[in-house]
Amino acid sequence: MQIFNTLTRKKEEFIPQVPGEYRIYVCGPTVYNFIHIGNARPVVVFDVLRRYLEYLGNKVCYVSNITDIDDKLIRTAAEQGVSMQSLAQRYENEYFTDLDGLGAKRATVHPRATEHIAEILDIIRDIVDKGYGYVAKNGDVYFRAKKFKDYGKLSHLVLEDLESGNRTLRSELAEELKEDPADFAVWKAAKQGEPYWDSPYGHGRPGWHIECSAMARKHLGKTIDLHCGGEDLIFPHHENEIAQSECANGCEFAHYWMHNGFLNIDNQKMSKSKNNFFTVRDIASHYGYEALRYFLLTAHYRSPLNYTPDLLDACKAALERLYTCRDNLDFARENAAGTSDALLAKAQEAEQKFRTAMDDDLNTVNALAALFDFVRECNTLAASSSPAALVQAAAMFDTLAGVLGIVQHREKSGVPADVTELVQARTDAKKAKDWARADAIRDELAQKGYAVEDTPQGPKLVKK
RNA sequence: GGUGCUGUAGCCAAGUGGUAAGGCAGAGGUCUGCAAAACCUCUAUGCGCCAGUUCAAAUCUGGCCAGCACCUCCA
Repeated sequence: MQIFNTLTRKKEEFIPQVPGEYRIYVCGPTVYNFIHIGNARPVVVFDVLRRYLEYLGNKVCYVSNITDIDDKLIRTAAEQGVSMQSLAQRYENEYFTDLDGLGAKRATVHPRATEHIAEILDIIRDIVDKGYGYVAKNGDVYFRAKKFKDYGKLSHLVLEDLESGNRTLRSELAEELKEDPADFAVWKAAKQGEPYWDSPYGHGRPGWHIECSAMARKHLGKTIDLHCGGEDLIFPHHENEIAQSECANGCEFAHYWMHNGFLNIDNQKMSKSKNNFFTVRDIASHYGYEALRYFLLTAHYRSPLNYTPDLLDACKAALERLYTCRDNLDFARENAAGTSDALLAKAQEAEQKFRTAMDDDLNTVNALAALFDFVRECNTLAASSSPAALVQAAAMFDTLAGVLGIVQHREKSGVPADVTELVQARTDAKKAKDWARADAIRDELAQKGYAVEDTPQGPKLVKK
């Protein structure tokens, strides 16, 4: 498949170092609050990428970190009067609840920064030993950005331009601690009341960027295949990761970089100050997790995506069409006696179109179009199809929907005996043309949560 | 100031040179005791605006208009 590589700004064939094995690192959340729907975008998009690679028969080692030591965590914990550890643990749990709800597979490893202090100090030592890092007089350790000649290769920014064009860089960061304004912290000396660890530089804690460099190296090796995250992380976070890792390891950090576009509200970036902030939990309680997941797949992952409540309603309706189709396939297999195998060819066509779409830089929009084309064919041909064709069509449906991680919540529970009896009673009433009684039974079934639809093959129950 | 992105039907959104996918909403029809679901038909002579290149442009070039993002810890 081809993916758009931020490094080269071109679509490239996605080739792993070891054939059939992909090593992927995705920047995860800082666990100081519930995640918002913008955070959900990389979670879902890169989960789909992983599922697709696995569908193609590859092994994927997928690492997504948990940032559980950070300025925001320290500040929020202080405000709430709880320990940073308990705050982080709480919101890590909430994060996994949302992750599961969104249907994102658990990563191969979800490493926590605080459990990798030794690895972080190892990589800092490598950086300092090679002359790329230095200890400031207060015990901070900084990285010499300008010493790394490739600095800016990912964001395509030039340090000199940054400095001349950006006033804040000069005024606010002209601290005497740094040799140069462009330098960034890899280790921060402990301040009063903050969590800290022992280090060769005194008590302190890791900087933000260094944890990803350290955890990627530990769990995926010195050179990884793909590094992913939101587009806002390109600079400075990912640029700094590259600088740290490539200087410490002496080899390329990641061959490919993928970045998802923003999810906006009213065409504006979400932010707490603008009061246009939605958590995943909020949206899920109104529309369900699956509608949110579907929504995130309705635009190409690199495009901005604008959230409005109406769109989630439309997504629920679209999902409903998919569920109905899938039920139709089962119903036809159980009740119809067709002989046609025409659906088999349609299933092949659908898979072909689906793969063409996904191969082209994860075009989930066209992949969905392929699925909906297949839905129409299934609905049209179900009643005349052979049981074998219906089984295979259902399997193809499940495979394609499974790659996208949707239509995963079909009710498998059996129908209670009293409901079956009511359906039979209604059929009898209809035979006797007792429409009033038939409608009364239909109302009764509705109260029990079942809709009954009459088809040429007999009554069909739909659980609501 | 630097670096990028976006503008396609009522709404969302694919489509990077060959004559506008798909979903939602809407209209008509078929089926049905009535419904529901499904299916069929319809809904952009036009893709922000103006020029240009070409046999051919939503797609390439130039200009303009509008909106958005990043530029030191925000996915």
